[in-house]
Amino acid sequence: MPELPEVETVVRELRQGGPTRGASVVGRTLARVTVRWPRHIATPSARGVQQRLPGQTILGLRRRGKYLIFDLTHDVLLIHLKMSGDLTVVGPDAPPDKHAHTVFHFTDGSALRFSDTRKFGKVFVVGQAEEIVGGLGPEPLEPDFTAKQLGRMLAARHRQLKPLLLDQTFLAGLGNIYTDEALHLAGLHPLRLSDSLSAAEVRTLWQSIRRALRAGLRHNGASIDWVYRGGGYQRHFRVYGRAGRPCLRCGTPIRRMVVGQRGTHYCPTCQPLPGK
DNA sequence: AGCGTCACCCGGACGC
DNA sequence: TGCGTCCGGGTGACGC
Repeated sequence: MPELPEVETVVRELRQGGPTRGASVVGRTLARVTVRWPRHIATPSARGVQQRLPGQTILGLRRRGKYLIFDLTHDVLLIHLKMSGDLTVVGPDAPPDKHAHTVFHFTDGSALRFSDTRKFGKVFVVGQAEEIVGGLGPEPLEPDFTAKQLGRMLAARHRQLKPLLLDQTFLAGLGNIYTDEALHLAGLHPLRLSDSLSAAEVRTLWQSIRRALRAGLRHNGASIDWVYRGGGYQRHFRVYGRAGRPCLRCGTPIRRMVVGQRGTHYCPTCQPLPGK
């Protein structure tokens, strides 16, 4: 369930090298691409990817929303991990991984594996990254994303906070977990309407979104950990997945409701809904 | 415009 | 133990 902090962690480790993902991929040149699950490739096609990528070098790596963006010599490779995807750099003699549905082989014998147990992830090869990420909302952690801007965005809509914050065209990078966490930090009910917030509430929400994301970054995204990465699954969550357990701030049992087909966790005391 | 619903997947949790 | 069933998660498509 990688959200912004988890994707950012993958980007950092693939760029600089890291303990769980191997050495940097920047500078490596693609030799061939193995596609075992053609539907992994969103565009142009498995064959298209296999024809276009060989010979191109990874010049750089960045993130936009939940997308990883590999800048290549001629094209741009984008990967969306969805919930269960992960990327690792392996050597020539690495043991096989039955969930590595797409593998990018480099000329030096190493490879970048896209493992994805649930097969929801997507690979895109396009000329310009904007073709895929052009419609995304602002980056919540960018310095130019201000409380004032968020206030204008919220006021321009008439929607419940939870589904609106999950909407990647509204704001890029928040998923189900950090949205619940941010709303709890802000003391705002998930069903509050976006144009009903006071200026003070907008500012608190802005702060809370950034605080929740930065907390995730500090833990290298380990606050979430991938579902299928063994071990810990350590939780630093205040509400997510804690239904029935006491709110860490006031002790009231955390509630779970479904909003737009999404499990939504909140404290009925700290996050009151006016008029109820 | 906004909302609801479905489809896509499969490991894990749960019930028997 | 094994078997069946359901759930969840991000997103896009579709209908109202």
